Order: sequence, then structure tokens, then C-alpha cells
Amino acid sequence: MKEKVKNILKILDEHYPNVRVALNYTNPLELLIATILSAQCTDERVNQITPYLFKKYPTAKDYATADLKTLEEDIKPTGFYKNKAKHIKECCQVLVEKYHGQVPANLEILTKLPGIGRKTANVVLGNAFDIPGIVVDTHVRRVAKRLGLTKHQDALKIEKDLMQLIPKEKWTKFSLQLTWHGRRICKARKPQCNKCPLHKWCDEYQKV
DNA sequence: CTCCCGATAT
DNA sequence: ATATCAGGAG
Repeated sequence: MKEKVKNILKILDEHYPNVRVALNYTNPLELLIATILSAQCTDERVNQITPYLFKKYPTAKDYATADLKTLEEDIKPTGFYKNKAKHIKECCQVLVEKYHGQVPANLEILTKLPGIGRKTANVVLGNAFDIPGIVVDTHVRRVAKRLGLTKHQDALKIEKDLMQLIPKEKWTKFSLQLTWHGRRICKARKPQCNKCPLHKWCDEYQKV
């Protein structure tokens, strides 16, 4: 397994050397909001509305004091807009009341905020604060499972498995690489195994 | 486990 | 028609 992980990491680095979050942002708050909006929605769609959104709501206080219906309309194209608007407003209210309107760089604090789970928290920590974290989104879950890096379905168990296998300083980049690979090659519906540089090390590919 | 939301691929 | 898309709350 150790050799397998080493090879997978090497191949990922060769093929995806400069991965970056596909969501556009210029500060931790913007990344936090964009990540909440990205739930069950493509990043392109999120990027389409965020230029307008970030201009209209530059600080946490702007979301905290926003009219809920107006905020719903502003984020509508990203889907789940009622839940997301409610989460964003409540989350920013806590940020204003308890954290001076700043995004805390701490996993335990972040995951207690309304609308913020481990996935969103780790995206913000890893990319806005350079604090290593394994991000288990739908792509990471699928690809890690297919590769045979975990047997679990539960996101937290997958996160723990990957934390054991991957060196800490690579957690954030590895998550981004797996997500990117999952989007482009190892797709949910029609995985492009013939184009996949990892298929030698893939459990699922060996089965077929 | 279900619900929230709607666009797009298959 | 149905599954899926950078999930989280109740």
C-alpha cells in the first residue's frame, strides 16, 4: 500500500502540478461564501454570480444584515438557495458577533458555524490559510474508493484513512488533485479509464 | 435517512 | 426518466 500511495502521489504531481481551487476568491470570507454556494452546483455557476455578489456584500456584516429574500434572489442560480441564504446569513451573524467579522482559521470553530461542515471548513483552511486538511467531497470520495485507498463510504472515515496514508504537508494539494482528476477523468458516470494515468494502481480498473 | 434546488448529461 | 453536480441540517 505504501508503494502504491507513493506512485499515485507521483503521478498526480506529474499530471496536476499546479492545481488550484476553481472557485474565484480574493480573501477567506469570499472563499467561505463561494464554497457554501458550491454545494451540489458546478464551480462555473458559482463563479458566474460571485463577482456581483462579492461587490454587493464585501464584509461579513453585509451578509449578516442583508434582507433574506434579497440574498436568496442574489444566489438563486446556485440552487438550494433558501438553505444557502439562511446559512450564509446566520454564519456571518456569528462571525460578526463573536469573531470581529473575520473568518477563524480553526477547524473546530469553523465546523460549529451554521452551514459549515468539515468539507467547507477544510477547503477554507487549506486554501485561504495554508492549514493542511483532507477535503472529502463527492469526487474525493469516489476516486479514493475506486483507487482502493479506502473501503469506507462515510466522509469522516475516508478523511481519517487518507490522513493516515498521505503526508500531512500534501493533504490540501492531494485533495485538489483528486477532485480535479474526478472531474476530468474519473467521472461519476463515464470514467475515462483509457485516459487515466492512474489505472495501473486502480482497484476498480483491475476488476473490469 | 430526507429535504433543500435547478441545470445538464446520459 | 434518472443520476449527478466542490454539502449540510434536522
